[in-house]
Amino acid sequence: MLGIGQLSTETGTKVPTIRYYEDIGLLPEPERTAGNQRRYGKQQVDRLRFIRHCRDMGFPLADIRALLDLSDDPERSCASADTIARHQLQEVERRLASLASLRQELCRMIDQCAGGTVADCRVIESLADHAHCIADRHTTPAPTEQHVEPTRRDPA
Amino acid sequence: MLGIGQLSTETGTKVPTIRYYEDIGLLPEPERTAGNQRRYGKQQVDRLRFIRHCRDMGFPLADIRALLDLSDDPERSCASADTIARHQLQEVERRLASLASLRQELCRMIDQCAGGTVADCRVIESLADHAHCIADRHTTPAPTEQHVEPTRRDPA
DNA sequence: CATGGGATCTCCAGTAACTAGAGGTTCAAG
DNA sequence: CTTGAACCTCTAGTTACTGGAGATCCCATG
Repeated sequence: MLGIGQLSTETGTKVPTIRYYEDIGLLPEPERTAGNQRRYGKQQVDRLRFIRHCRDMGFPLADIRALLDLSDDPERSCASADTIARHQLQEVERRLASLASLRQELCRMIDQCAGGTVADCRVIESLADHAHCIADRHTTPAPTEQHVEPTRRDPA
Repeated sequence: MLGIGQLSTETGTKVPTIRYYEDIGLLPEPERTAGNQRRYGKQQVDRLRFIRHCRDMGFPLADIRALLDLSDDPERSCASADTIARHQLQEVERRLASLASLRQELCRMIDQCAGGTVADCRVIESLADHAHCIADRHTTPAPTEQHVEPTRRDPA
C-alpha cells in the first residue's frame, strides 16, 4: 500500500491532482489508515497511470471517463473506444494543421523585423492587420470544444 | 460610432468577450450614450482586431497586453515585440513536435484495434501502459505555462 | 516513550479565457 | 407609442488543475 506522496512520484502526478481526480470521481475513494490518510493499492496505480497517459495524449477528462468505464467492463465492444481515439486523432490533426500555419506566419513576421523602433516594426504591424495573413485562415480551428493542451510539468 | 453588437460582428468577437476585455483592461472604457450603452470608434475597432489576431496566433493575453503597451508607444525599440514573437514561435514549434508524436501513437493504437471486445482492445491496452509508447516521450511538453488553444468558434 | 519534522488532511480560493444566464433598461423602427 | 431586439450589470460556471492556510498524522531517532 502506497501513501499519496508515493503514488504521486510513482505516476508523476501531483498530489493535489490525485485528490482532484478523486473529487471528480475518476479515481475511487481509496482505503484510509486509522489516522484518515489515503492508502493505494496496485489497481489504483494502474488506473492513475491510464489516466495520465490519456492526458498526455490530449484526451479531455470526459473522454477518459468514458474510456475508464469501458475498460471496467471487458465484455463490451471496443467500438466506442475506437471512436474516441479516432476523434482524438482528428482533433490532433486539426491542431497540427493550424499550428503549422501559425508557424509560417510567425516566421514571416519575425523575419521581416528589422529591429528598429515600434513605429516601423513588422511584428506589431502584422499583428495589427489580419489581412496580412498569407493563407487559408488559421482562424477558426475549433468547432465546439474548449480544449486545454496537455500540460505536464516536470514530475520532479 | 458602433454599438457593441456591431463591434462584435465587425471583429468576430462575441459581445461578452468584448466586455471581458474591457473588464481586464485590454480595451479602454468606451464612451457611453445617455442611456449608458457603449459606443466605439475606429481606434477601438483596430485595437480589438489586433487583440483577436494575436489570440488567433496563440498569444496569451498577458503577452498581448505587453504588445499593446509597446504599440501605444511607437518610439520604443521593437526588441521586446521581437522577443515575444520568437518565444511564441518556440512555443508553437514545441507543440507541433509534441502533437506529431501524439499523432503517431494514436495512429498506431487505432491501426492495431481489431474491433473485438474491450478485453483485447489495443486502444485501451495502449492507454493502460505508457511503456508501449514508441518514442521519445511526448510526455513533458510545457515547462512553465498553462496554455489554452486559440479556440475560435464560428463568429455567427 | 517522547519529540520533531516531513507528509498528509480538509477546505477555500485562484489560474486562463472566456461563456451563459437572470433580471432589468434602452434604442429604433413601425 | 409600442414592441422587440439589443443592451446593461452581476453572478456563476467551464476545464483541469494549482496553491495556501491551518490542523493533524506518521515514523524515525534519541
